[in-house]
Amino acid sequence: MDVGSENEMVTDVKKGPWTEEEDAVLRTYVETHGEGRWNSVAYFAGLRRTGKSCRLRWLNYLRPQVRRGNISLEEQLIILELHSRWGNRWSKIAKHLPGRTDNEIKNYWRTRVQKQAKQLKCDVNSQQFRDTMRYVWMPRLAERIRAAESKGRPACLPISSSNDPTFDDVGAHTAELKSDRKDPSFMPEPSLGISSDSCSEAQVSPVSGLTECYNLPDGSTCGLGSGAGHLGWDIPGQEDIMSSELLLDGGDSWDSLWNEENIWFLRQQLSDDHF
DNA sequence: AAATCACACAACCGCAAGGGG
DNA sequence: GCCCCTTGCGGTTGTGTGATT
Repeated sequence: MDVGSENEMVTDVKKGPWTEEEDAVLRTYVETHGEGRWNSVAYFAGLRRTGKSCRLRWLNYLRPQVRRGNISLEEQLIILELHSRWGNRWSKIAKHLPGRTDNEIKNYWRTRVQKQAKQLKCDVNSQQFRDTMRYVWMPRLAERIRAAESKGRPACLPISSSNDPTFDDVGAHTAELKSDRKDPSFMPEPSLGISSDSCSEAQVSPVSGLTECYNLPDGSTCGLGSGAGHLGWDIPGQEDIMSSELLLDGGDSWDSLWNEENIWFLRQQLSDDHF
């Protein structure tokens, strides 16, 4: 039976948040008849929703495989890594994070990562910000994962999203980075060569030279070692990181590290042409 | 206690690709 | 080749909630 177009089927479309009743109806229908033909789902299930809306609700919320809750450290690292390669290819990135939806990853990027760029008053697509992410945040994240594992805690332990320490204490590290770059022996990786508007497939993995890697589902690797190590410089305060009980607690202390002073300091580094 | 603000997440919208008739 | 429909994607907006004033 041809159920016609979306507009024909749903004349009085309901929008906004889904109710529990609607969720139950959709869940029951999809579990019985399977996914696909979303306009038909909306029609036959008696939902005053568009097919699009039903599909989105199912994929992002009702699907049994959907993992909810905070993004783990490892997931954060994968997101940063894959975004550096592919840019805003959220669905592609989501395929490497089982149970996570493109919408969730997109939201994570916007609320966490872009927030940091905003605080630093630099463009999220700028080379400076990419370098900060690549040389500071990602190595720190990797260190925290290793620290968690060495403590016998699962690396996938989620942290409080509001207290995410990933972006903490960047100023001090950036200062070190800057000083090390003045070292004649400093040999950075070739520039990613990413223009502000290009997020193409051709992007190069920023951690391709890391000493320790783990395998991504596509067979490529993602660094878990110190990203700075292969460049001949160390992340200062590493011992503190390794020994800190704050590491994965998501405590308030982390928030205090990402304070105005650090932001101001990092801005100075970012505004420096040498960086 | 009320108002305001900031944040995280859910949902919508427009567009493009792909497939079938 | 064209049209229509469905699906998927990325950008954007809306909403709920907790924190702050």
